[in-house]
Amino acid sequence: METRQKAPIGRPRGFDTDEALERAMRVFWEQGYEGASLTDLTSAMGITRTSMYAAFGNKEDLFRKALERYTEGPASYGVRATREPTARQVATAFLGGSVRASTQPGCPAGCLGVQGALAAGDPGRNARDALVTWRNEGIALLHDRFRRAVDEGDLSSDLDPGLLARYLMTVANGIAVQAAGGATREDLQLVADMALSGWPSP
Amino acid sequence: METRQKAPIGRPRGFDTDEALERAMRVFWEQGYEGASLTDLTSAMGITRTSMYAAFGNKEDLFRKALERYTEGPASYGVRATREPTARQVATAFLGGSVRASTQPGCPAGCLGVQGALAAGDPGRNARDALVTWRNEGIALLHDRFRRAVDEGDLSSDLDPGLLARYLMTVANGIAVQAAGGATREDLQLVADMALSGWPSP
DNA sequence: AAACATAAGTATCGATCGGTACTGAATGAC
DNA sequence: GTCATTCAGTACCGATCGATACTTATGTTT
Repeated sequence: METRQKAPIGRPRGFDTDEALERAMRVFWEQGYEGASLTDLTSAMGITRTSMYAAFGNKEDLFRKALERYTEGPASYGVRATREPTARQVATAFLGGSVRASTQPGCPAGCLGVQGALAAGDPGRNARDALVTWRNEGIALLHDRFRRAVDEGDLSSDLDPGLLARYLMTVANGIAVQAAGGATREDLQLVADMALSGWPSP
Repeated sequence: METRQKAPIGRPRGFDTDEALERAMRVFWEQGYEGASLTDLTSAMGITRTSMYAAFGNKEDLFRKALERYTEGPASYGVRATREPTARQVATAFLGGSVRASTQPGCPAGCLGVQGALAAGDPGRNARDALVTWRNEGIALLHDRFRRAVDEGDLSSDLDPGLLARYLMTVANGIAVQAAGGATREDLQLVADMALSGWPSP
């Protein structure tokens, strides 16, 4: 049985979905889920409401897809950090990546995973919960990595890998809040360095 | 000339403004500025829209007054911490207070000064800016205190009091984000302890 | 008592919210 | 060509947004 690969029937889409999603992501990043209206979103995406609903579902689905794109784009420093050879290098890369992503020129200040929907009314509850899950997944990723570090003898077995993971995420979240308030990359890198000065030595 | 002290002319107010403001503060704290509708607010306050506008101005004014009340209430640990005798004790009290305030049973999780309006659309810009200012004032308070600690020889003059202040605020902000996501008081106190382990000794 | 001042309640304002029929345009299958 | 299928645009939906006239109620002052 051959599966037809290309040339779907019907009128072809007149815009680039990736490009549109990228722009939607930035609007959510800058204004938050509740602060971003469909008018804001679609005008930034360069498409009509109808096209948005056809291509992405609804506002909530669009937000989820924007968050996925954010994870694989601006927030990709997270998984990348876990590939560093030692726990200390993981921590350093994670906080450094967080500082850079939160203060990237040309992008909104802060972190979509924090300011996208930290507190919300009823209509934004699902978006808020999605971000809670997102942040917890980040902690889980670091937790797994530090458990491995303990197994490998890279971290003392006295240490709690879960605490180390939560500590890093907490500092990264704080960095995002400060960045959203206008703190500079230099300021925040110094903060990150200081946060790492408490890291357990070898 | 005698100034009449009591019994203002006209029909007396039928509700307690402090009580109403307290309830409004909690709604903003839980749902954020944009997520809190006037219906949410006034029904929690137990008054009508008209009474709210007469007593507080408008939604933005109400938010500012709720923030003031928050500063003097749940967030009063801030100024209290600066009265501790040593810089280390200030830092310990500040982070400990932040953990307790962000995980206070019977209150919304997190911090109004963070989740009240971290990112917003046009209508919430002023609220967002008010919180940026609020957080910066917190940093300034700590900054002044640590400058004094340097003067008093309590902190080495090699250290940057501004950095120490921003570091503490950053960690406190991260704690607030984590609390908003459901992290427990115990978890966050351990995080705070770890953040303090990097504090410059004597 | 009458006159006056303020609060509370009702009913609503125009604007905007997220979401959707409905209509015409553009393509592939036949 | 003709038909089927999908996309794009207009115009609009009911609901809700923050905010306000306007009326009624409840006090003090005289």
